[in-house]
Amino acid sequence: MQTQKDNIRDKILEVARNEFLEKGYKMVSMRYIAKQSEVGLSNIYNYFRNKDEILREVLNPLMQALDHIMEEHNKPEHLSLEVFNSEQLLQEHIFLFTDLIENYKKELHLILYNAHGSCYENFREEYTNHHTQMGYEYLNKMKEKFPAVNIQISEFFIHTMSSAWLSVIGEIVSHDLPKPEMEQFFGEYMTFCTAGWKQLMKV
Amino acid sequence: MQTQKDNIRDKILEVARNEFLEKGYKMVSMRYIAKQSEVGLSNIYNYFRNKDEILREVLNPLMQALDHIMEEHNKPEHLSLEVFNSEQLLQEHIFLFTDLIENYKKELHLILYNAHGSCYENFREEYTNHHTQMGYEYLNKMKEKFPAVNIQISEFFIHTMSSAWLSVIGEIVSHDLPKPEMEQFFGEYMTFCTAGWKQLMKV
Amino acid sequence: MQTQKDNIRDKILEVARNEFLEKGYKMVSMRYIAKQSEVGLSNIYNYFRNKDEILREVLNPLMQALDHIMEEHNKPEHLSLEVFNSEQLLQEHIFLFTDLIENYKKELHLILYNAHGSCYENFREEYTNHHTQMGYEYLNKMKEKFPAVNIQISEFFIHTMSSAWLSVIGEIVSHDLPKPEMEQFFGEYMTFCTAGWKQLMKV
Amino acid sequence: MQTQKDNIRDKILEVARNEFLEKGYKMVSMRYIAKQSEVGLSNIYNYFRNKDEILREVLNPLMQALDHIMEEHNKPEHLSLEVFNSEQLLQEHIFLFTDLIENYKKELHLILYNAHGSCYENFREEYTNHHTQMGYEYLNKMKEKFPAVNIQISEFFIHTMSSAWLSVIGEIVSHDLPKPEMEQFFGEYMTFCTAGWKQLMKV
DNA sequence: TATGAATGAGTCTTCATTCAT
DNA sequence: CATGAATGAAGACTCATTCAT
Repeated sequence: MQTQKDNIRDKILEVARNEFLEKGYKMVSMRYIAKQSEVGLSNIYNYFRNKDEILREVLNPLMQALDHIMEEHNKPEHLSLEVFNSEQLLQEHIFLFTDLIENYKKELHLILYNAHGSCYENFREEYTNHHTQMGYEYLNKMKEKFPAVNIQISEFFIHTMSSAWLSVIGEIVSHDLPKPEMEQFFGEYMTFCTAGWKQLMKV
Repeated sequence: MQTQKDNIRDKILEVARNEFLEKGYKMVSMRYIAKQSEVGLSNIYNYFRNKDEILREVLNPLMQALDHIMEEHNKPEHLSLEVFNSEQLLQEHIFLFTDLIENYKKELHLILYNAHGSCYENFREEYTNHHTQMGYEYLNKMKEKFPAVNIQISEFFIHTMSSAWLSVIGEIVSHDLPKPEMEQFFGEYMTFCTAGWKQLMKV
Repeated sequence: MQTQKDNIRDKILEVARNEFLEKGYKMVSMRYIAKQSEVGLSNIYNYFRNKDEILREVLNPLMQALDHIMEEHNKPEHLSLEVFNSEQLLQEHIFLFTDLIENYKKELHLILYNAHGSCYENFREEYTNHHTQMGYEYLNKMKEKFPAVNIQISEFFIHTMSSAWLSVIGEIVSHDLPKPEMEQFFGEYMTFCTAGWKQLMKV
Repeated sequence: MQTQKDNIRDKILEVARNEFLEKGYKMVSMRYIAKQSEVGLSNIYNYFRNKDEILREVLNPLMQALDHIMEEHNKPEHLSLEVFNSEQLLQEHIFLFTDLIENYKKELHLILYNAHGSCYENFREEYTNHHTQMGYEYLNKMKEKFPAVNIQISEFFIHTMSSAWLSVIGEIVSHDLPKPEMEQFFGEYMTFCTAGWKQLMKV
């Protein structure tokens, strides 16, 4: 017998992941997950409290990776900017997310587009807020170090940039953009944004 | 007591609009709309063919406004660029959308965030594609007029900018941004994007 | 204005007849009849007590024609058989029904196949019973006149022949059999049945 | 208290069978079946995909029996007619159907009279066509073997005989005819039809 | 007469979750 | 651990009929 004890849990998760991704959280019923994973419907509840928990488990690796990125960004050494360069923030960001996208394409698509009805249905908004706050703090740090810099930028603009960034991620995973195109795109994106930020910050 | 025809129709529409906005198309049941608008459930079907039609009716003014914007953009005089200026496209765009947002805040929020399960569930994607195509054509027109311009820009980048633009709209209506803040923001946004495009197009 | 007062009633009836025929009594809603006949839904109830009454009205001519046939059959002169001939009963029957079919093709189809849910849903059964009784009486009359005739025929057989006769009618109207084919068929049918009856009655 | 699986399934089927028979497929609601079989409405859907499937299950044995009869008829040995006798076809037919009726009285009634709205609503027509085709082929085989035989018989006549045959079946099951009466009847029926066919085929 | 609005019970079906074994 | 059975509320939508004007 190939499938043993804990494999059941994994099978459920795998099926759920694929089905959630394809059809969206709301459109996949527990019945269907049970059938696809060849597990008794009610048995699922021995492994997961409820449907939502399955999604949480499915998205757990992604969430941890996102937390990891956050931590990286908040490390003090990243804040000591020896040379002022708005490019740096972007560069880092992009670098961190390139891997993320590579590893969690499916999960990202799921959480960005198909989590309606779950506990992650507001993920986009929440993450954008988080991201905005980080950007805001970064700007302030910058101002401290380089007082000449203009940071008379509305919080909403930063918020919007954060939101747009999620859109970018979303589009990449949506279109399953191959790595070369992705890198070309990120080049363009960086050129675009760096010029934009420099202009805004009047550097 | 028989209420005048249009009162009830409007009441249903208003209730639906608010409820759809708040909870999303899928999560609002006909039963609930009926209860909320104090109309017999089956009576709703004397006014609307089905749930989807209510949404369509709610979003009809917005859709027409969007069509109007499209037409404006496709008018030939908009394509004859006397002075090369990537700012122009943006300026126009923003100008057209400022009104749109002012008039259709709720509807925009509804179609962008809460139309899952309805005939508009792919609106974001469809509109983005439309927008992308328009941007692409614009670039080619530019190249014809000003051969020095660089248009070696991936289609995906344009697509992403279109998507990001919808995110911007979404954030504005989401946060119910007051007009002054909106105008400040658009100033920043234009500064940012203009610098970005100029850099990319190597002008 | 072409359509006046009583034409409304007729229009409703015409629409109902066609729709009932095409889709069956149950599948045609009052709403639809109203829409098709360009009459307000509730106005229909000024002309007809209910849906069933519309059907009754539609089928009224047919029912009267059937009654007429009955009467013809019960006239005493038809019972005085100068020459014994089982062909005679059939001949008459067929003759009477040929016209009926010609005039009430649609109505016959309706009452035989599409009256489910109406007051005529048991028409087939009821008419068969009637027909059976007539056949039975005829046989007895025969026996009185020609004691040599065998009438040791189960009532059920007569019943079945009556039922089969309705099937025949049903098939003819179902297939909209043109008159020449109909006459050929009736020829075959008579040959077949006459031989059958003669054999059974041991004449 | 948990009843054994099959008990409930069977109970639902039995209730459905009886109710369908009595009131017709369309007029029996799932709610009613649930109430009658003392099963939660939604629980029914743990046993059957939908209403139609219940009917299919109910009629499954009958359908298989009918298929079986078809196969019997198509066996080559049945086509080699050693002695010409139109009686043979009938005899066989009747023999096969006697059992069928005995075993599937209720189901036959259901499919013939009360399947409106289900996947079997055209059964009568479909079976008649099938039957007609079989009859037609039989006649041709006859002609090959016995060229003297007249087969200038309209297809419609055969069709009608097939239809009438279903009527006969219908009447038998409708009246719940006891076996002795049934056998007497079939005797009469055979006498009648044999004489008829012989006359028609000019033998 | 004519109408649009209203009614209320009805249709089949789906869902996530829990129960009893 | 595992299961099939059970639950109860909810989903959109339809219907013949009646009401008020």
